Amino acid sequence: MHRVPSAISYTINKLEEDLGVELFERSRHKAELTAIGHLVLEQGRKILTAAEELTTQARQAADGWEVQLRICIESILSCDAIYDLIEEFQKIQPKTEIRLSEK
Amino acid sequence: MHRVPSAISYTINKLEEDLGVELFERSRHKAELTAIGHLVLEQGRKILTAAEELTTQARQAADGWEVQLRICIESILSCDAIYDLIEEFQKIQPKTEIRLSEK
DNA sequence: AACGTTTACGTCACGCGTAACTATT
DNA sequence: AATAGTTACGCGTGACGTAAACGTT
Repeated sequence: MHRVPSAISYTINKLEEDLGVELFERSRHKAELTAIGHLVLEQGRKILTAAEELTTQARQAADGWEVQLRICIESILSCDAIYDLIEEFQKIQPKTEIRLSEK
Repeated sequence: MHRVPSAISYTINKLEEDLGVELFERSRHKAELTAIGHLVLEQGRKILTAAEELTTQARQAADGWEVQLRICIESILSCDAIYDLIEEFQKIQPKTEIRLSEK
């Protein structure tokens, strides 16, 4: 997955052209991200992460497991049993996200 | 942007293969989305929307406008002037999202 | 027969790497 | 001289459309 400089240059130029937006400040020697460049980078990373999470979620679900497990308990009292259960569950299915909320 | 059936078939197959997940139930004549297929479709749409929003945000920002404008006002009293201002602002820059919060 | 989908195949564009070049420190 | 970036160029592959085949209703 290592990309050679010219490939990066090409990709950046194309992206800038497609967007019609300057992503890098090239007045100096070392090119630096513009303000918009930072915006695109940050948000772009979030989008990529979301995409990656989606693929892992899809694959997990294909294995027959739910993606999330939302547990809502009424009382704060005697949660110990539940914590134990969660612990046990995580051992056999560590990939499933558990969201625990009280009240 | 219209894609021919075979192109769609190709794309779907590749996606399923890359994910290692069945997205369509093909036992019947008309192919139908599996449960995971629905998940991928819904989440995928969200991701695409986010990507599109990012490009419009980038282009807007390039035009010299902030993407969001967050206004926080102290008192609930006499907000009318602000509402008028917002109304005026929206006329000249309808693309900028305004988030108004009180207290 | 009509519809929905897949398979086979040829084509073209796009993204990449190699290599050479330019400019800044 | 070394570093950072771009430009020129050729190549491979991957996504597409055309066309044909297949299976279901």
